[in-house]
Amino acid sequence: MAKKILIIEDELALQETLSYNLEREGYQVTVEGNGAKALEIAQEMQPDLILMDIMLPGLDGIEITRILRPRTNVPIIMLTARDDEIDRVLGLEIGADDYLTKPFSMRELLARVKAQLRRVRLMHEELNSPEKPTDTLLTFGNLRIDRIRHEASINEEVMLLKPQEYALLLHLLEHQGQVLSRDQLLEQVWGWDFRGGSRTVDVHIRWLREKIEPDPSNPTRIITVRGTGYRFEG
Amino acid sequence: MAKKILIIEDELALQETLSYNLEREGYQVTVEGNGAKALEIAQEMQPDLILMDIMLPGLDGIEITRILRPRTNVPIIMLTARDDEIDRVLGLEIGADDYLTKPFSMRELLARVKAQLRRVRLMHEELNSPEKPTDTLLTFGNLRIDRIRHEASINEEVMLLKPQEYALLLHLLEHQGQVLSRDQLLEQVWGWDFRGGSRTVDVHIRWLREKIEPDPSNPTRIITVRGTGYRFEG
DNA sequence: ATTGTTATTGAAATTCTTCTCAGCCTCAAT
DNA sequence: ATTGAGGCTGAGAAGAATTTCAATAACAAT
Repeated sequence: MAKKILIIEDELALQETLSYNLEREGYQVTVEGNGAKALEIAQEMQPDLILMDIMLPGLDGIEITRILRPRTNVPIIMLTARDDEIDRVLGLEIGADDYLTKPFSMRELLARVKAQLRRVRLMHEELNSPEKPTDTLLTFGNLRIDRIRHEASINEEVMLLKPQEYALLLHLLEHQGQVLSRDQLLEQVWGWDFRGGSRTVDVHIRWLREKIEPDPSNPTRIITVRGTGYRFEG
Repeated sequence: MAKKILIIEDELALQETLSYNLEREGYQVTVEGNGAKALEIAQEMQPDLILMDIMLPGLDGIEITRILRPRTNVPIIMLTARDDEIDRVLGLEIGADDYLTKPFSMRELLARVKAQLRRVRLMHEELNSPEKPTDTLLTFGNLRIDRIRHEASINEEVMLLKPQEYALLLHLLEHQGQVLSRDQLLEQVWGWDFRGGSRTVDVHIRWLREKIEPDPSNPTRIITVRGTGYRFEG
């Protein structure tokens, strides 16, 4: 499920850059420029992470954090315009989890966001399930896919898959037994913003069949479900 | 068991920030603002790490370190208000293990704390288990890297690696078989605060290939995984 | 300050991937 | 057997990602 991020930032240009880049990474983004309103929204939407400018109209970032922190421990990343603002932030004990001084690179921002979300996830896992067998290896018959190596093999023989083929095969394997429509596949493998036609799926299916089916024209693993889509048989 | 950390800091606001964040990470924290008292406490509680401001009432951080160091080798991280204080610290050659200049981010501080604790743990392990060849020596085929000597060799022939090349190769070896994205590499090898673009990775990969691949243009060890990143094959 | 080394960047060249199209094929309903 | 909808196929154009190169910047040592 997509993580929700609340951006509290009044500068329009930055709003756009941030939301554009975060959405591109698959986050569900909400933006608010006014401090007081943002506080309301934060309480209501229960974001997984907050990205907040310190300087804000209405209610500044420090105030917001102070109010929010006792009620939730959502990670908060502060954006500051100048180094000396950090002094102020650090000096006052507010519970922000990380800081970025403008200008910062998107890469850096995304890395920090990811790090915070990971931190929370790890804490959760520690609390809830001490052990979690990493399903890095998916095996179906003589077919195997290794997510860490990013590699698929058939009879221990590695297949040379193109990136999109790999993505598609992985998705099929993960949803083994389910019929998936072309539209579903386009959305889930290609991405919501893919603008192409659905014949594209056919073509990629065919390429996969050529690689994993003994007789690609009479498929036994990637089954066509007429009028509906495709299904992978384990 | 939770690691014990002693914070020696007189500024109230910073006391709170530090203890809040360290406790949240699971450390057991003690705070003291007065230098003389802190010295007593330090001897008594046997902390696993000391975080200390240089400027202190009673007895300053430098004095405390001087007194403490001969009796224990607990890691000491110094907090300094200005860069030029660091000069002074370094000039005096007192036995602190790391330094942070205010303002610093909590993230950075936590990272340094963890690093120091890890360092101590590793030293212990080294002392207690005399042989642990795999840790210091990584070998993959005719390629070998010696962490202690900070040196890589191919067919027993020492390679001349630039610092960043060494760091990258080491990281690849340590994660042999895993696909690592450019962003991961930037974050893990260059550091989370690197602001450059990811072309940098490509170029360093190429340099490495020139040094460890028989035919750098047809790599067999540092494999490109298109659309994803690179993978080192052992 | 000067010099030499190493790191980063941008851009062009290259290589590899994906998409599209148009015709053909198959299926299943008449 | 016919027909129309949906599915398959092959090839090439368009598009991306990676490699390579060269220039410049940052850094360290003298």
